[in-house]
Formats: sequence, C-alpha cells, structure tokens
Amino acid sequence: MSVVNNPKRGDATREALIQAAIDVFGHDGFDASSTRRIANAAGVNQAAIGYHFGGKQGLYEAVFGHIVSQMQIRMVPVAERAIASLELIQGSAAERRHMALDLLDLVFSAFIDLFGEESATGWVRLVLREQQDPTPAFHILYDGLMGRMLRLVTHLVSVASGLDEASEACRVRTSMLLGQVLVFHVARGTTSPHLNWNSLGQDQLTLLKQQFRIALEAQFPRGVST
Amino acid sequence: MSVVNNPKRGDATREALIQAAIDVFGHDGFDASSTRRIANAAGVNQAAIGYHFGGKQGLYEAVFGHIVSQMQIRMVPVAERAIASLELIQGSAAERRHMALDLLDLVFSAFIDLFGEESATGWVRLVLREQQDPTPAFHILYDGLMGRMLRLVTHLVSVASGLDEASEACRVRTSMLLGQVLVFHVARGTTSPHLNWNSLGQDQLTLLKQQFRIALEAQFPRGVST
DNA sequence: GTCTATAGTCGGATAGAC
DNA sequence: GTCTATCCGACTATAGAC
Repeated sequence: MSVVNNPKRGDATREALIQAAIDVFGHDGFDASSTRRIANAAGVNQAAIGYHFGGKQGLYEAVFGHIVSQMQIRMVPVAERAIASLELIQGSAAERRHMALDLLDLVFSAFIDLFGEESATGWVRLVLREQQDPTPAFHILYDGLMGRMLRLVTHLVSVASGLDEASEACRVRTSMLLGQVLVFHVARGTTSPHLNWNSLGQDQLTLLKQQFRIALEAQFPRGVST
Repeated sequence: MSVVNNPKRGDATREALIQAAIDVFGHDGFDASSTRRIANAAGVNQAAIGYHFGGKQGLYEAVFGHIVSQMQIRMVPVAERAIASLELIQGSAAERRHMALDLLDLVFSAFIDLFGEESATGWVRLVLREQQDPTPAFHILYDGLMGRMLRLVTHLVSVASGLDEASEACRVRTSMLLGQVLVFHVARGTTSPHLNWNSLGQDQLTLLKQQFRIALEAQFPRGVST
C-alpha cells in the first residue's frame, strides 16, 4: 500500500514546483524567495529542488521555459495569422495600411488579454522583473517570443505609418505602443489608485482594448481612402 | 591630529550612505542588497547604518525621501507653471485645448529628461521597482509627487481631449501617455536591443521627446481653430 | 560618532536512509 | 524519487571599546 516510486511522480513534482515558483518568484523576486517556501507551497520536500532542477537557479530558468511555452501557445497563432494576412494582401498602400492597423489591433488585443488573464499575475510580474533588469533567464524570453513579436509589430507599424521599418523613429513609435499596454502592469502602483482598479478584470480589459484601439487609430490615421 | 567627532561628520556619512544605497538598492533590489556592500560603497562602517537610520529598512525609506525631494526640485516648478498658465487663459475651448497640449508636451518633456538624466539610472530602477510591487516606501513617492503630477496631467488630458476628467476613459488615456515614456525604462530589456540603444544619452532623449510630441499631437488633434 | 567583534538567524545545498 | 538531518556561508543587528 505504500507509495510506488514511478516516473510519473517526478513529473508531478516538477510541475508543482514550477507553478509554486512562478507565484513565489513573481511576488518576491529571486533573492527574497527561499527554496523552503517554494517547496512548501508546492507541497514537496525542499531537497526536491536540488534533485530535479540542480538548484534554485535551475528552477528559475525552468520557470521561464515554462512561461515562454505558455505565451507561445497564445501568441504564435495570432502572429502567424497576421503574417499570412499581410503577405496575401497586395493591394494599394491605403489598403495595406488598413490591414496593418487591423492586425495591430488584433495583436495588441491578444497581448492585453494575455497579460490580463486571471492566472497571469504571477508570471507577468516575473516577466516584467526580467525586462527591467535582465538576467541570463531573460534570453529565454526574448529569443523565444518577445524578439520576434516585436519585429512583427515593428513591421506592422511601418506599413501603418509609412515610416521606414529600420528607422529609429519607427522603432520608437513601436515601443511606445507597447508602453501603452504595459503601463497598466508595470506602473500598477500609480495607475491602480488613479483608476480605482484593484485588479484587471474582464470589464477593465475591455475598456483597455477599446481605448487602445482609439489611441492606435489616432496615432496612425487611416487616411481618406476606401 | 586625530579625527574630531563633530556633527558635520554625521551628515556626510548619512549623505554617502544614501547615495550608495540608491545605487545598490536600485541595482539589486532590497533583499539582495547587503548592508555590508552599501557601507563599503559609501566608505563607511557597516554599523553606521544601524546608528543613523535604525537599520536596513530605515535606510531604504530615507532613500525614498531623498528621491522625492530631488524629483520635486525638478518637477514642481514645471507643474506650477502649467497650473498657472492654465488658470490664466480663459479663452475659447480651442485655445484652451491648444494650451493644454503645449503644457502636456512641457510636462512630459521634463519627465523624459528627469528619467533620462545621467545620474538617474540608480533611482529610476528603484522607483520602478516600487511601482510594480509597492512597499510602504511607495507612499512616500506617491503622496510626495506621483499622485499630484498624475492629477495635473489628467486635467490637461481632459482639456486637450474633451473627455470628462473623472471618466475612466480619460484616466486610461492619461496612463497610456505615461506608458509611452516609461516603456523605455521599464521594458529596457526589450526596447534596448530593439533600438540598439545601450543607454539613454542626449541624442536618444531628444528623439524620444520629438516622437512623443508627434504621438501626442496625433492622439489629441488640435482641430482646425486658430 | 565611529569602530571591531560577535551573537543570532536564515537560506542553499547535499549526504545518506528509505 | 523522496525524505530527514545537517553543514556552511552570509546576513542583520548590536554590544562595547575608543
């Protein structure tokens, strides 16, 4: 009747540790998070961290691998759809501009949803922490998703605005678009009291997407074509 | 010939500790920063922290008091000038809108400069850390500066856009403006490689202010009045 | 007001039984 | 694969000489 040591148990332990680690690391940062508390939250023994991940650092990197794969599941289909749409349309510049704006709205809506998900608060904190002060774990993120998403969005902004894709102006404007979404997470301490928002629920996300669309259309006007 | 213990020495020690603490806390966060390293960087003894600030936490809060007073020196004159200008002009709605846009540009330019200063990298990191995950020290910041600056900017956005100052839409748009500036600091890990910017020098800040102005004017068009 | 020295605490890693 | 027990290093805070 004793617990059998089968290979499945290891997987469950790893999974529990990663989930717990996302919360604890996200809340307190790497240094302030003790392996004891992570193990406790996961309901496993503290020594398991060393066994499965080599140590605290290894667990941290495994967490980012997990986050990237989760983000990819949500974002890659959207990105591929955007790329396909853009390549298909070979109409006038005005038509392409229209298309690019719609795709920007699509991509950023997905982004707002992704960052606003109920279960996201833990890993969003982690990602933003790394953004601000990259450690080696950041490359897992950048190479795995952020970099290619940013290149896609830059291209869309280029089409929508007429700015040269390689120009600093285009890239600055692209980054500014990103900022308009990130600010609600990254400057939470300021925006949250200012808006009387305790959390980002469905109502808030809808308003955000709506206002983002308005700001987006204003920043890159569609012109007067069909 | 021995060193005389005069009251001035204490001030110098406090000052050195605060400056060192801004750098060390900013770089590594509260928990990862040891009082030993701070004391070492300041060129004073580790026990001095306990003597002058009561402990690590006390030093941390003193740092934020210092940061707020520095920010106030830079921003309060700009804010007062903006408030005065706005109250003086009692022209048409279109004129007030013009004025509000110019003032928004003024305030955000000061903001971009403030955050982009050479000596700012240390405390900017600290401020953004607190933004993301407020500790009690955050109130020193919010009550001392951020809150009232945000109210001012919200009012300006309201005048410039015609949105009701108290509406969520107006506050969301205001926050988005803030995000367009903050993103270059807060998502440094992504924007920096994307723009090939190692640091924010004078050239970069100029481009930022220029592009911000363009985006600002686009988001809140001046209309067709005089 | 500043220093040295140390007490007391906590965390990461790991050995070794099961 | 999991557990208990423990080692060892690093840290904060503080007592006490100067």
